[in-house]
Amino acid sequence: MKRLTIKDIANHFSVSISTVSKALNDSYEISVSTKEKIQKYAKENNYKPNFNAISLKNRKTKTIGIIIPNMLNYFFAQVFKGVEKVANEKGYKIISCISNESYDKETETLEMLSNGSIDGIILSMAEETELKNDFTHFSTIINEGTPIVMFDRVANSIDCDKVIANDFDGAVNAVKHLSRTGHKNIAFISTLSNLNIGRLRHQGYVKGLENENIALNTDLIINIKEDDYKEYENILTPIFTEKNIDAVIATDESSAIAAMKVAIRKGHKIPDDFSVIAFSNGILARHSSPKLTTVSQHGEQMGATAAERLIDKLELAEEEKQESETIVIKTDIVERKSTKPLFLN
Amino acid sequence: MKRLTIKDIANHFSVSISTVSKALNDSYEISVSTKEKIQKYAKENNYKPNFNAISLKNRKTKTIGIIIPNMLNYFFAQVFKGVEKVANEKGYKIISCISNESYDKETETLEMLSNGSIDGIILSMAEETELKNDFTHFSTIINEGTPIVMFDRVANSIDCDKVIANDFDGAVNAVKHLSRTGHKNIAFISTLSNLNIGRLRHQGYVKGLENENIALNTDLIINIKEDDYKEYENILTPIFTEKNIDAVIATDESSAIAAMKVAIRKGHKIPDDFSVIAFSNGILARHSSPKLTTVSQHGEQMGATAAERLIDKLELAEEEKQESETIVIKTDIVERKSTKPLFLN
DNA sequence: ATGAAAGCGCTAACAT
DNA sequence: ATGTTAGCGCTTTCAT
Repeated sequence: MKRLTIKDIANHFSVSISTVSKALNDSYEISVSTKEKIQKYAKENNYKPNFNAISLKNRKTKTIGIIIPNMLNYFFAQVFKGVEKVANEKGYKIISCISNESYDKETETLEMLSNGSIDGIILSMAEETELKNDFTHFSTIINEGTPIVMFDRVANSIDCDKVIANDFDGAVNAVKHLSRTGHKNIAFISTLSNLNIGRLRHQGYVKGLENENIALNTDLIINIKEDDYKEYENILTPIFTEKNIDAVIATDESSAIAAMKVAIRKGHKIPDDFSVIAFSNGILARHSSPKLTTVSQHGEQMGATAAERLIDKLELAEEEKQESETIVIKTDIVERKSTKPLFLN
Repeated sequence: MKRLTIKDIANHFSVSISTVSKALNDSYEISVSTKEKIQKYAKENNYKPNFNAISLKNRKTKTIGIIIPNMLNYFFAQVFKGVEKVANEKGYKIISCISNESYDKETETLEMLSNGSIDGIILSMAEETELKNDFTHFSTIINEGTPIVMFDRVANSIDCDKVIANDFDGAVNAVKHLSRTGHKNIAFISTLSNLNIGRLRHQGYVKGLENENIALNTDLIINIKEDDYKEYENILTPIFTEKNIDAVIATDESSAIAAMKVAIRKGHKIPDDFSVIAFSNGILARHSSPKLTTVSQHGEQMGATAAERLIDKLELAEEEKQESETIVIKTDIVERKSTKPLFLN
């Protein structure tokens, strides 16, 4: 059952292909009777306009590329879901690629996509790219006329739309919460110290302590490599013994859960004499015991926002191009069982 | 910076477009000197053959569609990763779509993809589709000449390649493990009773009991709706009180974790007098306390296998079409801390 | 109301 | 060694 083309239909009715094309597009030029019979025939025989032909003609593919560092990360999966939702609503397809945190893979992917496969790109850059601090592959694409919207891990020096979370404020608020519920010896556990978002959370932590008039004790800042996750407990155990710590802010769920386990093993009662807040997207947090209080990131909303922004830009007439914009999605503290309730006045 | 076409290059050197085309494809027909200058120029100016033009010409897009019921499910994310990996290696792009377990969305997606956007499709069907037992949308696509590879949730009545896990054996082995470590009152908690894979696990459970000469007690079969996950503990608590249960096999992680919490609350020691095994993909299992012993499903391998199979089929010459095949990926029991170690003789 | 023709970017069979 | 032409499936301008 070969797929039907406009030509086949034209042959079938012994009319020209342009008549068929117009009939299918409901042109006023075509008589009602021919329109009807052609449309009927097309429908019955499951005619679908060829995607590549139309894309070639229109110089538009109605598809957007998304590059994600790691699909097993729940946050990114949420973002993806948000992107998919609005893309779908607006009639766009998504070509999705995983960079695996690799600069080379990211570059190759960008290469591969920038041949007319897609109209625009949504991405969060690979860790390696952020470390390398080399963003020329991004500007190349943008200069070729393909808009990029970056989210979460964004390159400040690149002029494009961006969607980020207010990581800084999230950390400030976390400190405030812990302080106002009676904790003063608040440790900061970071698995993201080499990423900008990690730095922002760190700065928020420092600022938060300042706001609460708590002296900064750098001994309580614990940086761990992210891929060590099986080792988190071993790394934290001696530290929790040596230092006087009664609360933790962690940049991710895994290390927060490790911190809780170690604290419990040391005889602490959570949340009464030891509290934990983690930056998180929620899947582990909702299943840990006790359930984790989190600085929640609204990944789906970030994805939806990025997609809306990109599609707006794509569908805007050339003339009315707007400035690039950075949209900040706010974070919320979701109170669960690893912190004492906070009653703000 | 408009994108360069073959025509632009031809103009620049005042040669014909076919000369350029041949030069870029390194044809023997073209003199070395012209080939060199044209290739150099193309490279310097970042020429890339237009994707849609080539796809139109070749009637091949080198892209595959993947339809996944739910991207927030770790198992599906793993499958996706596996697909992405081999697709990427073989030079294929991926258009990914989420069905959200909806029959309508799945049908629309299939519609949208079957217009020449993709060469083949990998999918796991929506729960609604499985319940509805209506697979005509799949056969339509296949009849149009677009191959489908189904994974995990497959339609038996459809003639296409399939990749599944040996859910039945997984359950048999889980029962065996629990029985051989001293448990006789083994409950079966299912959140998937309306899916075929849920039925297979159930049957495996029954068979496993039979193998171990344990009488089947239907009181110990507990079916829960999947979307109730916040309620799992409440649902299980009275059951665990009324019935004499010393072990659990769960069809998913969340309910297994709930079961552990309830058991612990009832004063059971895990794994000594209460053991738990869950069908799972690993993310929660590795973070729960105690860590969950699982029947592990190798999602990435399933995805990779599905992609290999599809691409093989796509690249095979028409003549040598093979029969459809169902590939079974074996499951493994990964022992963690929710079961006693099993020393098989 | 219908059709012819050009063109989107590229390849390939067929001249020259 | 290089060029001409037709065609992939479709839209659109310009005849008729």
